[in-house]
Amino acid sequence: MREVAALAGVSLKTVSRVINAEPAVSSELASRVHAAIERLDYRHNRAASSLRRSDGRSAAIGVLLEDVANPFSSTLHREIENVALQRGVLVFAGSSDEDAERERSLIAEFTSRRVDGLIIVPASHDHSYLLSERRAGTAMVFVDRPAAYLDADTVLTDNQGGTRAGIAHLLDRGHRRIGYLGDLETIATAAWRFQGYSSELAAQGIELDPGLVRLDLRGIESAATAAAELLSVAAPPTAIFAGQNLLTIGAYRALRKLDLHHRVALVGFDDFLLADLLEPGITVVAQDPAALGRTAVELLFRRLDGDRSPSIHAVIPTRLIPRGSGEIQP
Amino acid sequence: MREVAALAGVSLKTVSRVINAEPAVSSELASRVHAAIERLDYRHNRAASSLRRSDGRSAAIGVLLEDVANPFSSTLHREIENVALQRGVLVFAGSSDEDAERERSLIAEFTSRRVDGLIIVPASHDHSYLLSERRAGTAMVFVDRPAAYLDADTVLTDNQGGTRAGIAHLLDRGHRRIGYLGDLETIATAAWRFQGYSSELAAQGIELDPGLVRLDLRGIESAATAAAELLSVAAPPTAIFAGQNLLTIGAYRALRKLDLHHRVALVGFDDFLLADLLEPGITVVAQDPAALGRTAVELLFRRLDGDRSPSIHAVIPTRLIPRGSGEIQP
DNA sequence: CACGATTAAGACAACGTTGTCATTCTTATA
DNA sequence: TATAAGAATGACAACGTTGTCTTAATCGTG
Repeated sequence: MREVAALAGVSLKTVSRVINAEPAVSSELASRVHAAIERLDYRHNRAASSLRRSDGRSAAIGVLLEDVANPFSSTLHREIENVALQRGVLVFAGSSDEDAERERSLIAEFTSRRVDGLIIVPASHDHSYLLSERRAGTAMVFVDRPAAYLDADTVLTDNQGGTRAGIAHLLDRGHRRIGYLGDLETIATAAWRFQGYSSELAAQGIELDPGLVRLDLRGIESAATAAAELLSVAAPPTAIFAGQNLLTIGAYRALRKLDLHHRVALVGFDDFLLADLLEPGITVVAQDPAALGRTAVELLFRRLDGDRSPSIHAVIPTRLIPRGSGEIQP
Repeated sequence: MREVAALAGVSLKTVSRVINAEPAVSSELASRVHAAIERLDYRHNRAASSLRRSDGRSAAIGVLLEDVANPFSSTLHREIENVALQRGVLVFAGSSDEDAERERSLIAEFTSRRVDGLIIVPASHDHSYLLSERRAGTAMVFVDRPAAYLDADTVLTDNQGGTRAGIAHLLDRGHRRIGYLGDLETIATAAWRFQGYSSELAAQGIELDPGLVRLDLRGIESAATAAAELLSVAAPPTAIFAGQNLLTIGAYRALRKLDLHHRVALVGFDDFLLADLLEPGITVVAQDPAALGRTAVELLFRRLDGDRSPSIHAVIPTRLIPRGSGEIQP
């Protein structure tokens, strides 16, 4: 910048003014400065800039996802990027892998780089460590799961309502023995979904049979094994509800292997690519990760723009998409 | 930091030394400093640190992908994150959407934040604008597609070889009329794949019928339409090779709709989730995005560690995975 | 016991910017 | 024509760190 100023024959401050498009610069000097910038191919140093600036903004936000490579997370990520980029804000992304320790260390890395805001899909169950960060002015929004021991903006899927709708869909078609495959119980969304299952059964006066429930499953393989077990008992379920993406795929694999995919109904929570091309198409309770991301990032920027109102808790509805597998009769 | 120094009763510099774990600090002072850091919950400001540091490292890299939400990109992204995080390096991610303008502006944002390195899946066809950046010491690696007008490290998939293997697989099974669906010709990988198709046909003495080729397709819908057209002519192909993920899915949709999915063979370039669960399973020439990402990030860090050897051009092999659709006989 | 070598700590400037305030030059008005 | 008001520019300090150099304290050796 010093060199630019020298070449243009102006002061440092004038160059700064030109770069930040401040009004009080004559057009003649401005063009001379621009020419010098061109000539020297000078690049503005935002780190130094935000260090000196009064608001201290870095024009970067941190996004903590479960895993940047999974479709749910990456859809969220993309929506966030879209809005952020429009405002010239860059996005740091990181994967927690459902590990509380990793969550903390990644967020520490984000904050040590002075991100303006954080969008967090939490893996830990205590976010009080973020209190001081919030006090320091960092905006933060929690997505998909609630913040614990911290009052903050949240954007959640209607997990319980969605699951109830899915279970009701099966009950309407006459199923009375509905198996349930659930993710790690420590994950809040998994717990809520299971609550949806329990409460919808209760609401319709059906007793929950613990023998039809398998929880704490992770990934396709364990779900396939669990589903196969459920189906091999004396009084097997006539329908299965899978509480997550990969569990649905695992259940479908098991059904195919046992050649039951046209006999036993299957409804999954969370849509996935190609669910419509399987045989039969898989009925799902679809989340809307794009809407989650959009809502979260808009909330974040509203805070960054100065909104100081009490915490907002947004809930994004689900949508049941019948494709065949959920319409099989008992 | 000033407050920490005051509370611990030491100088600024000593705090700095403790934070950077420099050796020449007595353990007593160090623990006093640590206590003060705890008490004030002080956060180190890396922006200021890297501003002052002689190497000027920001411990952040920029990753430019086609779209953070697509599986190929996000797998790459994840591999990069894994290696980077181990070294305390954070990752900025951005999506070019195949738009050269967007590529440039994202990279400008990255560099204005003084990233130490760039991993780029290029969308533009002239990277000479990066020359000055490279001269300034930013490491860079190009992935999946070559750099243009710039001599730089590159990691590519063996597009032509992979396609030739896929075509040979079909020819071996007796197909002589093989349709081809290709992505935008401006994308280098798409061009190489089409070359693979042409050259393998030529090598086996089969004349290329332009009526069996549809290029410049984008996305599932246009591929489905193109495939349906190919199949509706007087002498339709007995097999289809789809030069990309979504084109394969589009082709499969079309085959299903015409109830030809057990009659016409299909081989796709690039694997996708659930390809094995479709009916029939889809035979693919699988890329290895994880290996691409790993190789790229390792190359990048080698450069950051000071390797000044000439540019390296790595090629990652493909693997043909037979699942049924590619083994249908004419 | 004196001396040089080693170790631990601090003072100060500098990294590349921008906020604040002072200065100069115009322009409009009485 | 004198003067106030406003516009354009610059000088300088400061943002939160770390590199360099200096000083003070400790140690081992002949």
